[in-house]
Amino acid sequence: MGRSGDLPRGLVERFKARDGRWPDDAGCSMLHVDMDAFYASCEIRERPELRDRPVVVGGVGARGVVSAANYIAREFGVRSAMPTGQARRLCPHAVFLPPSFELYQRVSSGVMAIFRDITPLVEPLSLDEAFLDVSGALRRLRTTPAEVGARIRARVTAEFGITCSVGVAPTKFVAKLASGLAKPDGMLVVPVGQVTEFLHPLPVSALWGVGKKTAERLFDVGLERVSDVANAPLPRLKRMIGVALAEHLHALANGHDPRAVVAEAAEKSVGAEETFEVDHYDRDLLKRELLRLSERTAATLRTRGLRGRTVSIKVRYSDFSTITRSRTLPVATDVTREVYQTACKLLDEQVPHGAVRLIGVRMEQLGAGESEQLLLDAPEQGWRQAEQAADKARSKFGTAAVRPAALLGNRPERAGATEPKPQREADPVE
DNA sequence: TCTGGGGTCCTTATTCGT
DNA sequence: TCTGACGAATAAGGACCC
Repeated sequence: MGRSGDLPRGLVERFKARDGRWPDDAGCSMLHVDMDAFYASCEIRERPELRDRPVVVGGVGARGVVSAANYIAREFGVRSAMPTGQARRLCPHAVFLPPSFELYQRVSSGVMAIFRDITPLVEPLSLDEAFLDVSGALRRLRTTPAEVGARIRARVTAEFGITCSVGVAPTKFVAKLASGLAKPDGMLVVPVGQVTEFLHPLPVSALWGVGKKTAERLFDVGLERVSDVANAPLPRLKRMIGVALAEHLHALANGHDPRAVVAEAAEKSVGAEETFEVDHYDRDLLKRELLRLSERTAATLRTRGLRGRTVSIKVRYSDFSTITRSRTLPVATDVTREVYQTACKLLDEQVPHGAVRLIGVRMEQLGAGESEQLLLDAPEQGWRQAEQAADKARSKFGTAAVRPAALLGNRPERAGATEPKPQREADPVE
């Protein structure tokens, strides 16, 4: 979602079906499938009475932002990433819902299963979109890419009652742009011979990797369209925006994108963060939040059979300035206690006092857990086993079933009020 | 208008071992 | 023993994506 709105609509007609016939799709084995207003569509599927109303999904608190809005809400100017308060002003009669990720996860798994029915070469990018390499499937099913796209769209709607859009093209980047331009509930086919024709009129912001900042820099030197970037001398581009980005954009702008579909990408980091309803100065309170976030992060590592070596914390102050501090451990871990203690040290030793609006914990340098260092981290084995038992209890009886003692009671930031300080900062996991 | 939460990747600086 | 060059690892920040 998001950036396709900037793109010239008139361009798309020639890549749609005309009189039931699609443009030439020979060699277009890359499909990008993108659910339309996914979170909102999932909510409406559960509550059909919302179908004709504007629906906005996102944080409903004072500092929430919009995650998804259905097309009725978009007519009022509501967009994703917009502060919820602003969305309320634009569309006061909309239904505002907090996200229910378990629901989206469930629908997403079902939709991805449809894709995998067609080809094993499926690369999910998020809950609501994926690339499919259908070159093998074409031979097996004796069909064409456009036909596969149409079949997927029909199945998703029939089985899940939501719509999706599909881009069919020779490369990932072009397929993704095409699905964006096909929205909502449409499909575009960009023939091999017409990639340049398709790309060049688009604004530079359409290029993958060009956000607000880079678009401004390109604009400042007169590069406004993809064709401008394609024709710009590469050395000049490198000086302006750096070697890697310049090479990447120059290639994309000229229709080159050799990236293959990667069905199983290893995760690089796992983390959790939280924005408070009101800013907090109190270090004890920040530490209790670090414990909660460490617990979430380590539990994620344990469920996925991973361990991380680098603990990183993030602190955002009231003026939105953000710092990160990290420490690499001698041995990778998935133990809450170790993550939490390292996070606290980083907070104590390296984070200046101030009004904090967000705090986060992340684990990096991930690797598979198990076996390798049973001897090295023997003292931690007991903690790990205890935490694994707690994980089990939680999955059986709910997240509230087992919590560190320090987390019992109200969540201060949810209450939005000052709460009594703990008598003393004892190590809360002990 | 006032900015979420989950991530990835890139750049730059610093440190450390050889 | 001192010094410099170099590469790898680490750390921090920023831009970007959905």
